[in-house]
Amino acid sequence: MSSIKKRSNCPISCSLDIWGDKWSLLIVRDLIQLKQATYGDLLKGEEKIATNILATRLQMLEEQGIILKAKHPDSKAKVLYTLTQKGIDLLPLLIEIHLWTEKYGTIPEDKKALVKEAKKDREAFINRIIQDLQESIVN
Amino acid sequence: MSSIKKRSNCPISCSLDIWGDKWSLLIVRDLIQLKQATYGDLLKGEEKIATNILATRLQMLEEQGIILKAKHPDSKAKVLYTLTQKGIDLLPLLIEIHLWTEKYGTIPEDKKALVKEAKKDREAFINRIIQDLQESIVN
DNA sequence: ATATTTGCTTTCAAATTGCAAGTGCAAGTT
DNA sequence: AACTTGCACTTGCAATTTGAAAGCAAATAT
Repeated sequence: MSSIKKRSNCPISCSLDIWGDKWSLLIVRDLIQLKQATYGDLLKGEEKIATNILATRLQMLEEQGIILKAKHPDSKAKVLYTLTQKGIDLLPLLIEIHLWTEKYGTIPEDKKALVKEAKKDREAFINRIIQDLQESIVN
Repeated sequence: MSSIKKRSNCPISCSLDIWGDKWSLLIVRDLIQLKQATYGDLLKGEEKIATNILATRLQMLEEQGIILKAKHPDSKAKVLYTLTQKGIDLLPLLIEIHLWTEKYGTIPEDKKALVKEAKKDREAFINRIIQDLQESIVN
């Protein structure tokens, strides 16, 4: 339906065409933290995304193969959103964002430990979290 | 003037509040490549940014301490835009974007060598480019 | 059977974008 | 001195996107 139009072939530009907005990466962030979430879970995020925006973002992220819709094991009324490998692989990007913010902005107290760990051994940190997420994918 | 309103204290959210749009990171990309550019240079980018958007983005990026306006040595009519250290430090982010695109999208022929180099020794690659940019800062 | 929850869709005002057309200034040309 | 050119924006305006709220059908809970 709303397939994306590329402005150029530049990798940055193409990536921004996909998730270059104020919300998409926040959804990815939430799915990294929660591993899986319902529509309602994602609405509860602290940035208070509007329901229509969430709906269109979820559509486009699924279209782009970044997230996956699955049936909730407990209830037919619920939908579970999870990351694909393509979505999981956005983690290094999110970590770089944290490192940049740590240098030039402020990191909330409860995330300082994580950032410290990521700085200490970036590779190990990324691998650990990715491993963790991949396990929950294989359901 | 147009100071940014934070949606939350999350580092991702705060970062997106600053450069979470389709254009800001493209300007940073161009300044990394060109080291310094005039308004006209930036307009010539292949994505064809509109002049009003360029003007407001430059304002905001300067406001956020990511770029710097300097006088052109040749002409008083010209302005040179350069990155600050804060702007230069967005480079690792841009590299991660390239790596993600390499895995899931397509990299234009002329950039494949750079991506390969970045993959081979990320740290060295980043340091080399940053060093290079820092030299042009000290004017 | 009725009420509530869930995952959206619709509506609509407000903000942002994109395009075309200026504007003001400095340097060079005639 | 007037005239053109190039540069860095600014303005105006239509089109798109966003955000807040309300609506809705299907699935559960009571």
